[in-house]
Amino acid sequence: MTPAPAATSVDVRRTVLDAALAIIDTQGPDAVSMREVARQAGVSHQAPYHYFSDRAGIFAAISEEGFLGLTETLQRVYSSTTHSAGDGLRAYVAFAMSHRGHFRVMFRNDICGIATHEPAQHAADNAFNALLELVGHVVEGKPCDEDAMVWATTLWSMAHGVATLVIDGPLVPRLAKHSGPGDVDNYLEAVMDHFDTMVTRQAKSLFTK
Amino acid sequence: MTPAPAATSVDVRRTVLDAALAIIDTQGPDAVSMREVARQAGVSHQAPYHYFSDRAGIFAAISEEGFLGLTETLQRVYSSTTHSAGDGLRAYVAFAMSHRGHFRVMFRNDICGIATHEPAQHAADNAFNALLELVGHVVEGKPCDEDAMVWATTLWSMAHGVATLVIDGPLVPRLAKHSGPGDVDNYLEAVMDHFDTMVTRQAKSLFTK
DNA sequence: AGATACAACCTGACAATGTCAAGTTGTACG
DNA sequence: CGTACAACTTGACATTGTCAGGTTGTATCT
Repeated sequence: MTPAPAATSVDVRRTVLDAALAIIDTQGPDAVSMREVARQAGVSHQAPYHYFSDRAGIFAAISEEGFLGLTETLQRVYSSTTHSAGDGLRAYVAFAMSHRGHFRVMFRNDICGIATHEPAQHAADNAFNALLELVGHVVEGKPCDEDAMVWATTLWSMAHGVATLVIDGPLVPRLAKHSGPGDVDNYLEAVMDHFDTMVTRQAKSLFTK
Repeated sequence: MTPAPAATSVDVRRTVLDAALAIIDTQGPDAVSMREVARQAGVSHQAPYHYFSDRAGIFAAISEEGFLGLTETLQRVYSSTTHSAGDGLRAYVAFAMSHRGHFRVMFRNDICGIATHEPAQHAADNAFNALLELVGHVVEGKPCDEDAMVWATTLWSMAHGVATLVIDGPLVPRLAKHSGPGDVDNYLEAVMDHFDTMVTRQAKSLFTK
């Protein structure tokens, strides 16, 4: 009988990850240092190497977590009774904003070396498949595979564009300048509505064509 | 008479910038090191500090260059005799792909500290104004300021989404898996066409509403 | 012509970082 | 009781960003 196999072991891994995420949240991925996360986790500067091959390994693990969460988010959208393309967009952006630490890393191939980390790669593939599935639910008329890919890329680009501009780009500061700071949410909602209308119209026209 | 005021001085600055851009192109911004760019420029490890306040200063200068180029690109679109929203999208993405070094830095507030570097900030403002101008040319019906902002954000998000997914994201590898590697360009063109159709339709409906 | 000033560098030093190498401790099992 | 291995630790090294302090060369003022 294994008496709780070293409860600390998993904790250290989790703590390291959380420390990294906290730093990414506030200062961006570049500010993450192996030694700082170890320090915040209360372990020696080499302990993280037991769980992650190197710095990129931490980012890869975060990336994997992120894609798992994103997949779940997308699945929740098309599993709900009512859903539209706009719901997908909103869910994507909401995910990015509430998991900005993960989101900042997920699409940064340069730092997380996702190509060399199979679990992360697999999680990313699943997320994309969830997106394709969502497209099938949202776009009426059952587009062929080629069209589905184009649709998926289109929706993905829209959502990703808004998300990245909001998270790291100059969009929010600019909006705050043009209007009151509290209006940003309303404004984003207007943009999403705009997207929603466009996509819905386009999807319908394709169906009745 | 000033006998060509130290022709090397401007060269060092330019060489440092180019070295940084080359590294960003191939390895991403994180791989840029003050000492490495100095080495590639053939100067001491402190020489770059004469032209840039610090590492972020180099990125800020690159960001400024990028926004200047982007502004010019957008202006060229609405200055041409025929132009559509799709032309704007294509130009944006083409700019990102042909200046990926600049593009990778321009929207990374975390590393280039654009807020503290007025020239870069100003260049970014100009780029956004060029975008607003382009929206006015593309969207018929002269939308009011609020609508113009929503339109600008929409178009910007679309273009930015495609660009970032192509430059750093998993889009190109994924496409290469699904189809032949040479088809990527055609595929991107299909996505852009899709965007173009959607935007045009939406703009028309708004006009005749 | 000589002193002054300043731009455009360079050399040296420091703390902090990523990572390799080599311990150390505890628990598990034969 | 010994062996094995997971979960760490301590030590060392090259590399990094950046501060401090030279060292040139040219320009300008007196």
